[in-house]
Amino acid sequence: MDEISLLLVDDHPVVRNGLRGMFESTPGFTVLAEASNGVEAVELAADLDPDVILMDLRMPGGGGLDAITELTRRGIRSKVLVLTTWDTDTDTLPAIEAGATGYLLKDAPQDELFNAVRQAAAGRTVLSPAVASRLVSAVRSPAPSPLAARERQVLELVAKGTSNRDIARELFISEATVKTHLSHVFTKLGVTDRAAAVAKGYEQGILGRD
Amino acid sequence: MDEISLLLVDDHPVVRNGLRGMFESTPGFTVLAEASNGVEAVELAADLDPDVILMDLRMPGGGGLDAITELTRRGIRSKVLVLTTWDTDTDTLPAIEAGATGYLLKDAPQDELFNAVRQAAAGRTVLSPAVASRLVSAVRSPAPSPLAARERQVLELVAKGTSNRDIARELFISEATVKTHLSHVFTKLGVTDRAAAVAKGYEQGILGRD
DNA sequence: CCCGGGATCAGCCGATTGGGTGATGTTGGG
DNA sequence: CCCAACATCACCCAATCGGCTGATCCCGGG
Repeated sequence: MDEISLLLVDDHPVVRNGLRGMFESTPGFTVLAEASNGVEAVELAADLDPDVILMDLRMPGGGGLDAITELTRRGIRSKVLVLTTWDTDTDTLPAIEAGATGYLLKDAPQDELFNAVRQAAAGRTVLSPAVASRLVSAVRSPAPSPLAARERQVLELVAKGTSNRDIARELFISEATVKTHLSHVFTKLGVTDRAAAVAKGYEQGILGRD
Repeated sequence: MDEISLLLVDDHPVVRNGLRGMFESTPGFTVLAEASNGVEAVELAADLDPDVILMDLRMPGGGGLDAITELTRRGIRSKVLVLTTWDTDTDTLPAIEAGATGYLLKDAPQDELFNAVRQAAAGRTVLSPAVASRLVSAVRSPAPSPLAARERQVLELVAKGTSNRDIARELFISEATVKTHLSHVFTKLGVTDRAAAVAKGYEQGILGRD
């Protein structure tokens, strides 16, 4: 098999360095370039046409998700392997939907990483066991129905300690409507009170991203 | 100056590799060993007596904080430099109180890292600018007093949607006591209802770490 | 030895919440 | 063209919540 060319994308110099070191000292891989954010990554990918792009999702200035979406939109042939530090559940599915070929956690052993890159280069999907099991459980459950726009707004205000009455004022709707929205939120999140709803909101990443 | 001996502690092979590469290819540093968790770190530190320990805080099996506490307790002379991925505010102060000499974010440039290690070896405190500013603001404000043990328990149950009555049952205390605890939680977190308290709990890292 | 903070409990009371039932208008997709 | 989902609103009612005042017990530090 030919050498596999790589593009490393991560905002941490340390991590880029580590990856570069690992791949350069292993035959069969070439690191073409590094990028520290999504925008840069897209440009470099378009220029250099790497076989595989190793990408962190969480990056300041041009998130990884947007980058993947953009790469897919442009029809770039590079396979994207998401290599993230912690698995947040929230990110996995969107990333894969956006076009990522694989999803690995950074604490994977080196062999697994090398293997994953080879698999990715060959176009096969690679998932960390942890991620894989999450996926199946995500599919298994009917639909973690995300909240409707209005419902999310209400939940956000609830998280700030706003009373139904004040939420109504703030959103220019009646208190009755607020209660209706909240009821729906409760149902969708599988809880029965606002405190638990807020907790679920954070767990599921609906809340918390300032 | 003599060579500075290092112990690297991080659960991610990639990160350890990256750090090792960086320090080994720079004169003046020697990497004595690597550890992937806190317990291992303490043992190796006791054995090898490194000048500086570069340590990640969040690790499965033997958290970094405990490791630092243990090192301090044992009177080990190694300086601990906390090198963490994301700054969560919650961890900084405890880490420094526990005996860490410095606190750096992983996205710091290499120069800064090298410099920080040298400073740490010399016994000086080094803080990422971001961390430093947090510290001053933390000191500036009287005391965001963390919750008492019991109060945290109550808050956790609240986040699960448990009613005061049921919390009382679960903790074998009276409903009145639950209400008292909650009142204190509200005061300490600066909120007025349980939903907002849960939100603050997540924001401040009191909740959310399964 | 006294003080403060944590943990425990009581009773009162008004405000807020959450559930149930029902209804209307809009919109987007099949 | 109709249905599902969203967004809007009303009314009722019991349960829960949050604030207030006041009290006891224990522990560790000054």
